[in-house]
Amino acid sequence: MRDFGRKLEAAKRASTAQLLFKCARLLNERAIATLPVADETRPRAAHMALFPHVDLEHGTRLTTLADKLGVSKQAVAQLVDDLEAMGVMARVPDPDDGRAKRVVFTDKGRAAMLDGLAHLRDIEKDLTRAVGRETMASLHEALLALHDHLTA
Amino acid sequence: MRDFGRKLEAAKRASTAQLLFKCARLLNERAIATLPVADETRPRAAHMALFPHVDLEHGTRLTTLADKLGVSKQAVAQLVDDLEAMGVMARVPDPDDGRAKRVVFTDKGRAAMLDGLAHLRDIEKDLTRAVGRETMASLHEALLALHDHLTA
DNA sequence: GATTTGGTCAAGCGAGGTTGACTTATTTGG
DNA sequence: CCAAATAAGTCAACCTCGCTTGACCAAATC
Repeated sequence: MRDFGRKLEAAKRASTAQLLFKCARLLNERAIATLPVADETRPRAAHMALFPHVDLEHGTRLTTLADKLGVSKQAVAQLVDDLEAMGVMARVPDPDDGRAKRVVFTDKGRAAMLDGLAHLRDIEKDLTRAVGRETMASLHEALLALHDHLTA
Repeated sequence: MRDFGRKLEAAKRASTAQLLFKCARLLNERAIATLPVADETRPRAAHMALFPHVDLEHGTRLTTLADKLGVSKQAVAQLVDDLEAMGVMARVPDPDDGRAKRVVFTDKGRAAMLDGLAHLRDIEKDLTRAVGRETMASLHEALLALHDHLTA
C-alpha cells in the first residue's frame, strides 16, 4: 500500500503531461478570474473557438463555421446569437447569395478581442517575472513543437 | 483591417498561455481517446479530478472530497456512483463515525490508475520521439517552475 | 419544376453540476 | 443525562452548457 502510494507519487511528479494539465488549469483559472469584465459579456470557451475561423475582412458564413468546427450549424447559430447579444459579432446579408448571411466582428468585438489578448499578455509578464525570461522562452518553444505534432 | 488581422495573429502566436491551453486540451483528448478500455468503463474528466484527493491508505469521506473539490457532496456522490459501477472505487463504512462512509480505491481501481499513468508515459514517449529529448526536458523543467509559481 | 443549400425554430439529451427535504448518527450544552 | 443542534450521506427535482436531430422556409441551382 505504501509502496503503491510511492509509485503513484513518483509517476505523477515525473509526468510532463500531468504537469501540463495542471498548469493549464491553474493558469486558465487565474486568467478568467482576473478578467475585468461583467459576467454578461464574458465569452465562454465555446465562443472563443469560433473566433479564429471568422474572416476578419469579409466575415464567414454560418455553415462554413459549422463545417470548420465540426458541429451542427444550429450549434454555431446559438453561439452567434450569444455573441450578437454581447455586441461582439453581427450577421450581415451575404451580397453573393440571398439565402446566406455572413458572421462578422463588430468594432466592439475587435476591441474586446485585443483587450483579452492584452490581458493574457499581462499575466504572462507576471509569469516571466517569476520564472525568468529563458524559462518562458524555452517553454514557448517546446509548446510550439508539441502543438505542431499534436495538430499534424 | 489588414492591420488588425496582423496584430491579432501576432498576438496569438506569441501567447504562451494560449499555446499552453491548446496543448493541454489536445493532449488530454488524445490521452482519453486512446485509452484502451470500453466506453462504459472510461472515466471522464470529472472522475479524474476526484482521484488525487482520495487517501490511498484509509480512503476519504465523501464530504471531505466535496470540500476539496469545491462542489456539493451530491455532485461527488454521483461521481462515486459512476466509479463504483465501473468497479474502480467502493464505499466502505467509516469505523470512526457511524454516519460516514469512506471512498476507497478497489484493487482494480489501483491497477487501472497505474495503467492510466503508464498510458500517459507511452504518449509522452511518442511525443519525445516527435519533438526531441531536449525539448521535452526543457518543457518539463519550465512547467515545474510555472507550477511552483502558480501554487505559491 | 425539382432538388440542393443557407439558415431558423423547436425539442431534447448528456454532462456536470445545483438546491431542498430527509434519515441516521454524533456532538454539545443545560 | 438527555434534548437540541450539527454533520454525513441519500433521494429527488431541476438548472445551464454545449451540443444534437428533425421539421421547415426561402433562395439558388440543375
